[in-house]
Order: sequence, then structure tokens, then C-alpha cells
Amino acid sequence: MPRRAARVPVAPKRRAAEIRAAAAKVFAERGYHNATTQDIAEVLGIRQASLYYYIPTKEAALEAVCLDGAEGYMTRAAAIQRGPGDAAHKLAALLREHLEPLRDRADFVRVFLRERRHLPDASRRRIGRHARRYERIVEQVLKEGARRGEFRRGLDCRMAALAAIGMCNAAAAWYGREPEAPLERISGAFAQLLLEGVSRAQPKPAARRNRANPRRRPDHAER
Amino acid sequence: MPRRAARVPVAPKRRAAEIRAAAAKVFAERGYHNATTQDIAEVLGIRQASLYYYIPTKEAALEAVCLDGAEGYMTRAAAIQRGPGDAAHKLAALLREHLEPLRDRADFVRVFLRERRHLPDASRRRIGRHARRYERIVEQVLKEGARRGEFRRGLDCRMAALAAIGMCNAAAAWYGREPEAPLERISGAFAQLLLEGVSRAQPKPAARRNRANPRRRPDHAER
DNA sequence: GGTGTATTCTATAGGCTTATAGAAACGAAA
DNA sequence: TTTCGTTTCTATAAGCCTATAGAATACACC
Repeated sequence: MPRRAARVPVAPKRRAAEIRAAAAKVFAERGYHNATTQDIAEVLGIRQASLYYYIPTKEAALEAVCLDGAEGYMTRAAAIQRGPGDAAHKLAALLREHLEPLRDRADFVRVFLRERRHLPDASRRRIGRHARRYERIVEQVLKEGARRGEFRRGLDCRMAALAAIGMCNAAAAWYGREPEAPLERISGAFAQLLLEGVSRAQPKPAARRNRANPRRRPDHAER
Repeated sequence: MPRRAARVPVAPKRRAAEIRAAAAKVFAERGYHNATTQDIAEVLGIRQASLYYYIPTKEAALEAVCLDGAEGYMTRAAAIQRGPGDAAHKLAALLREHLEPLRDRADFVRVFLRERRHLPDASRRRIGRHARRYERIVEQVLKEGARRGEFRRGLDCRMAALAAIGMCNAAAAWYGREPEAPLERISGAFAQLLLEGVSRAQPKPAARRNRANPRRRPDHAER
């Protein structure tokens, strides 16, 4: 402990992050069960068995990647919920923050979304609880907006929350492959879409284009 | 060929469908690469090797299930697009039809959504083209609505189409586990959400509740 | 140069899975 | 009862993958 000063404190942490990043990349590309530890090792330029110096099992690597991918979502969402601003701004902020990790950590997010179900029961359930709490935060922001009259009264907040989260998570699948779709465009379009469908048209919906936009009146019900 | 009359015509087709259904169930539950042919055989109550009387390879089974899961989407969407009604009704119909297969064929749909990427290149690309054509139909319905002034002018139709499809596909993940969410509620809520976010408020938005709903004016840009 | 820790290596056991070969069982029709 | 096509069975080869054991290397510090 005393003398391995200059090397141990920094490098190991960085190396561990590199291992996780390699695992995330491979799991995201090929799917957990289709990915081999050999694949991960190749990304790192080391031998397959050398990986086991860092991870106890392949499953543990998946768990680490998933935790990493989930990290922060809850916290940031809760901060937005508690923070200042009306419900419309909060919803737009939730969307932005939900999509933001795709910029730098898309692999982690994708593995979290698509592969966490292959975790052993214990950790899968733990992570599942996080996800459900996150859903509830979005739902509550919507409920709060409806309660305050900012959003429409009869709004089905549960479905709306699931829709919002669902469209964002779907974006994780095509982000980067869809041409001409930077995050700003995605979150802007999603916010506008949701807000004008959800809000009763407060002063500040998350509209990016089309400002001078006199609306006609929606007056009839469908069917 | 001449004398196997009474038995061959019916049973084999049904049996083949049972095989596919078993494969779909197992692939949906465990994921393609985690599922074994043994698992499928167990569902059917036969031996693992007996499966190979029906399928040439496990991969072929996946392809059959995916094709089955994708079946009809394109056709029905195209019919809606060409059919009568305004864009709002068409969009609502697209959502309904997109979600409807979850009622009886959820396993197939889920496998199509989550496991098709593990198909060999050729068939994966073929199926991918279908999916993209489907996206384009949704997008065109939106464009048409915007062109005719039924939807808002500056509407980002591409993002809106991806959002709509994304929220529906996300629903495939939680449908059946989410309590109190029959398909009617889902498609109704999604339609209302999208339409009021998308339309410029023509006579008939897909509103189920809240009709008298005078909107205030959205006038400011976000940020 | 010697020492000790961290990191990577070679070699391989052991388990699981797909797919094939060939035999058996089952029925319907002759 | 025999025949014949269909369906399922037993047995197993062959390949792939995870994880372990133990040796070798690198490198900082004395």
C-alpha cells in the first residue's frame, strides 16, 4: 500500500473503465449472449484469459456495464422534478437529459436497455426498481402539470409517461444511424410533439421552429 | 405422393405453426442466443433432436418467427395510407393496427423487434428494408397531413414518425405486464397524445375525453 | 541488481449446444 | 398383414466458450 504510489491510484481506475467500455461496445454490437469474452479481449488488444484479471465473470461485466448505463438517470430526473420551472419546461428537460447520454455513452445505454434482462435475478430486479422509479418521476411531472391546469385535465399520465420514455429509448436504437438527427433535433422535436399534445398550450412550449403559428381551434372529438 | 391424402394437408401446416409458436415463445422469453433448441423442444413435449425434422437450423426458426412477426404490418399500413379519411384518422388507425398484433401474437412481435438483428445478413437486410418502408408510410401520412394544413406546418415528420413507431414498439415490451393497460387504452392515449401534438387542430382530433378545450397560444421558443 | 506487485501470457479442463445418423414407432391404406 | 410415408427417438460427434492454474513479463522503488 505505501510505495505503489505513482501508478496504482490513477491507472487502475482508467483501465477498469476501458474494460467496461470494451465490454459495452461488444455487448451493444452483438448482444450479451452472442458476445464472447474473446471479442472483448480483441477490442482491448489482450488475450481472452487476461480479461479475468479485471472481471470475475462475464456476467459481472454485464452488470457493471448496465449499472454504468443506468447511472445518473434517476438522480438527474429527480433534480429536474424538484427544480424550478413549469411542468412544460420540466418535461422538455427530462427529454433532453434522457437523450443526452447517447452522445458519449450510447453503448452503455443500449446495453442497459437491451441486455439487462439477462442479468441474474437479484441485480436485474434491483435495476428494474430504479427504472420503475424513473418512470414514476416522469409520470409525476405530468400529473403535476395536469393538476396545476398547465396540462389537459383528463390526461392519461401513465400512458403519456410510458410514451415519452418509449420514444426516447427507441431513439437509442437508431441514434447515429439515422442521418441528420443530432440530439438537439431529436429532443426538440420530441418535446414539441409531446408538449403540444399534452399541454394546454402554455406561453412556452418547447417549440424550436414555427413561432408565428396561429392555431385553429380543436373542437370535435374523434369518432 | 398420391395416397397420403387425408392426413398430410391439414396436420403438417398446423404442426409447423405450433413449432413456430414454441420457438417464438422461447426466443421472446430468453432471447435468441440464450434459448436452446432443447428449450423449444420442451415446450412442444418432444426431444431436442426431433425438432430438426421441422427446421433445418435454429437460425431458420428465428427467420420464420421474425417473418411471421413482421407479417402484415406493411400491407395494413399501406392500406390505411391509401384508404379514406383525413390524416388524423389515418394516424390513429396506424397506431391501432400497429398495436393490435400484441393481442394474439406478442411473442412473434417481440422476437421480430428484439431478435431480428441476429439473423444472417441477407435476411436481416431484407426485413430491415420492410421496416424502413413501413417507417416511410407513417412519415408520409404525417407529411400529407402537414401539406394539407391538417397538421402543423413546420412539423418534423421524420422525428414524429420515429416517435410514433418508437412508443408503440416500446409498448410491446411492457404490454401485459403493465396493469390496467388494455390495447384500447394504449392506442387511444397514444393517438390523443400524438394528434394534439401534431395536428393544427382540425375539426376532428383523436380526442376521447376533453372536447371543449380552448387552447391558449404557444408563442415563445424554448430556451 | 534485487525485490515485490501488477499485469498479461500460455495451456487447458470442463460444460454446454447444435446438428447428424440411423433406428423405432405409429398409422393409414392396400 | 404387409407396406410405406411420417414422425419421433437414442446416441453422439464436433465445435465453441467460460473460467482456472500457473508461468512470464514489466516496472517502480530500494
